[in-house]
Amino acid sequence: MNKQYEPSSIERDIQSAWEDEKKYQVKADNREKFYCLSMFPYPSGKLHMGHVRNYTIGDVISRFKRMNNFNVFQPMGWDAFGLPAENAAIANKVSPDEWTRENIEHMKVQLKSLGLSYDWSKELKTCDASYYKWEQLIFKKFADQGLVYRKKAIVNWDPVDNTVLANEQVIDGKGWRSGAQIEIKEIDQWFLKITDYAEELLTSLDELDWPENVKTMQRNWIGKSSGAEIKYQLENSDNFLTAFTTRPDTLFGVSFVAISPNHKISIDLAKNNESISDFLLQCNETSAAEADMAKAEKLGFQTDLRVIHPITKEMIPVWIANFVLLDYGTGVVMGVPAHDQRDYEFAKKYNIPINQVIEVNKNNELPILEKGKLINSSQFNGMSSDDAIEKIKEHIKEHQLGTELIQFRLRDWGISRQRYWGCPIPAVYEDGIPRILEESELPVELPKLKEGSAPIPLSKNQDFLNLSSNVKREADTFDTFMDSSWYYARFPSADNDDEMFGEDSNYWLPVDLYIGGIEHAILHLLYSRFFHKALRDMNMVDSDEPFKRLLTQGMVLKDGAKMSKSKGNTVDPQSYIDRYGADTVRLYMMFTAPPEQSLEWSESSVEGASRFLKKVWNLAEGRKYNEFSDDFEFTKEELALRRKSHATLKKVANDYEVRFAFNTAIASIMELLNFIPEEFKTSNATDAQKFCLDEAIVYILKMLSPITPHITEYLWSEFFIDNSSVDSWWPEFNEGLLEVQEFELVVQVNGKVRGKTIINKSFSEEEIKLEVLKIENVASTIADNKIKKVIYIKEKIINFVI
RNA sequence: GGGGAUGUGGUGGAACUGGUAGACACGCUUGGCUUAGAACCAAGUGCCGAAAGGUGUGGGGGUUCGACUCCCUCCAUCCCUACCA
Repeated sequence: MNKQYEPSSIERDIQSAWEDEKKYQVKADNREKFYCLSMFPYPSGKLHMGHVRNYTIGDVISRFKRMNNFNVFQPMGWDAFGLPAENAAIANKVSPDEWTRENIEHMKVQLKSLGLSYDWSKELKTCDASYYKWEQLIFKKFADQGLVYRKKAIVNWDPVDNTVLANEQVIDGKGWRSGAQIEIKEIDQWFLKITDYAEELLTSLDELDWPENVKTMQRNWIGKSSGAEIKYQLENSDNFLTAFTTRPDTLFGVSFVAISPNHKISIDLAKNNESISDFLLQCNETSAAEADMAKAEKLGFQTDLRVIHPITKEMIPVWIANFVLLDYGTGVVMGVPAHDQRDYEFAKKYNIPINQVIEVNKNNELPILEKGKLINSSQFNGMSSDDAIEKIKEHIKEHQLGTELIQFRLRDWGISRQRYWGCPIPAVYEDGIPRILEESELPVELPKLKEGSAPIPLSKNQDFLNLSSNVKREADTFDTFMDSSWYYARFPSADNDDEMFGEDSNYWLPVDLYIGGIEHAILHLLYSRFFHKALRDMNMVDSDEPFKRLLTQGMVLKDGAKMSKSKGNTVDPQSYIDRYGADTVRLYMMFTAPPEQSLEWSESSVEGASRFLKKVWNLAEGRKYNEFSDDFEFTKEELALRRKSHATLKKVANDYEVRFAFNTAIASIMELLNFIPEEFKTSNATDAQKFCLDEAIVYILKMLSPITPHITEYLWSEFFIDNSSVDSWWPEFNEGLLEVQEFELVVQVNGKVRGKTIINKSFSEEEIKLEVLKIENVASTIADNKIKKVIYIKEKIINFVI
């Protein structure tokens, strides 16, 4: 053994060499391009294990692609606006700007120490005006396309702090700082018409090379459903309440109609009725988050209003119910207790009649949610649900009682946030009338804060707000999802101040592989897809989808729980990088679980990764490549090693490229290393043995280099005298070497393994059968029993059924 | 409440298309080396059993010659739920 493996100095030297030669700065060329993007981080201050995992995955794939002669672009930047900066500012009296920029500097050093092959010349920060000025322009362009409008929307209101709270700032219905019972409040906000793209967002999912579960989540989120809008005339009035239903076949079972507490009618009724206004206040004592609303007790209040059933003309009571959402459809639902779980529970609680109108064969316990045969439905009796849906739709259309309708669950995107640390919404109010600013009036820069002062919302910043006596600026900032909805397109042009998307964006888009946490499966990815399609329709990008392929990684857990500061179970990656080196941390991250799965952090496994790299070091360090040609007469043992080397190469390439299964790739490289016979490593080894060992070492270094680029580069440069880089090419395996004359056959009796044997490939099925019946254990198990059936699966298994 | 996942030894995980369950590691046990330890090396290691053998992939049921894999059902955990990012 010559030298000791000392990762820190090796990694430092190699990283600075990369930096000096600008190795990962790329330009368009005539190779095939590969844009590999990992979700950019929120600069929280320190890198956490989730980042390390995410970015190592992206880097491994980028490096593998580069070795396979792709022109690879892998950028990195900062999702720099957001709530934590404001919280930190309040807690520590630092400006969000200062805090964020310091965090970025620190995290950048950490990322660099991991040896990630980023093109830092295209770094971007969403909090820079050079970035968000384009975002303001996109907003203006969206407005020109008719994709922007204003409407009221509900927010969490903290009546003590007099501020709007994010959902995560509401804990058990109370404001996290004030502890006050929060209220739902409606305020005017800007919206983007993502629903204009609902149909395309749904259908084009089919062509994406994305994980099926993510596509399913998006499909369900968009939630296309066909049904009917049915009009219920209010008693003694010309007005109607309109309710959407996917089950017009249950129309005869309607026994109440429920409206949202925020519905105009509810609010009007409350004006002259104290118990209704009390009830509405009660309904508003909940967080605006869907999960909280769904968990809240179902509350109802029966009004004096009644509506007329469109067919039976019976009078139906109108209730106000807290489970009816205003932003959802029409804010009115028709209650069919016999055939809807929630309506059933509501009717039971308030003694509302439950009228069964659907019958099924097996079970007639209410509520019956599935389709069946109609009963108690006058002329529609006896029809199947599916027929009745069509007939009832026809009937209501004919009698102008409603319309057939395709409805989406997807709602328009409210983008107004009542916060300081975000991109100012480029609008003004002239005598109270909103106007989106023209391109020539942009950008609207976020006003700087005095050092050491807590952030004040723009709504209280009079210098910023008041342009003249009758012209005020918009005080809200954009949802930070706006910032991350188009950054992937900006990256290639990040250093271009004259164009939003220059030629570089054209060349690199779309993203070939996007890697990030599964928690972004819906919102971020859907918003980005919407942006991309809207940009495409303005000829600003020329593809239909932003991310061709998607890899969603699972979370890093400790003690079975998500690492979080509040649980006190965080593990700081930096201390491990310092102690073991980046290569070990990267190797551990890739070895210990497949990317999609959540990963349980374990200290001792890091030791294992480190141990393996030491073995690789001890194998290759100090050795020089022998310039042999391969015209040896190989022994069986030598051939076996060669076969193992080539088989491993084949498997690893497939694991990297197709399966993203880095853990099994590493496992097979470990197997190869373990497979090398000891005598091949000694000085007495024959030339043929040296040749086989050299081949194995070349492959091991090559295969490991995407994961552990530093140690492999160092060993490679010692192994070869020719100054080439370990990552300059990917080897090709020899298919011919993989062919074997024999295979191992598993012999089963009644599905239980009773023996294994080596069979020559030239044997026929009949010969194999005779051969395996000679195996003692097989013969004794079958004994005198009659063989009823023989199942032979080629070169795998033979099963005797007795 | 709704949507999406996951569940395999003491631990992380493997088994890719219904065909040998537990690859590869960690840990542990025994032995070697060592004044001792660390490191390293060798052997062993799902469970029950002395062995033969039996049994085993969250629980229960089903399909099949054969099920971690497909179907039904139940349980547990995690992610998202439109203002955390």
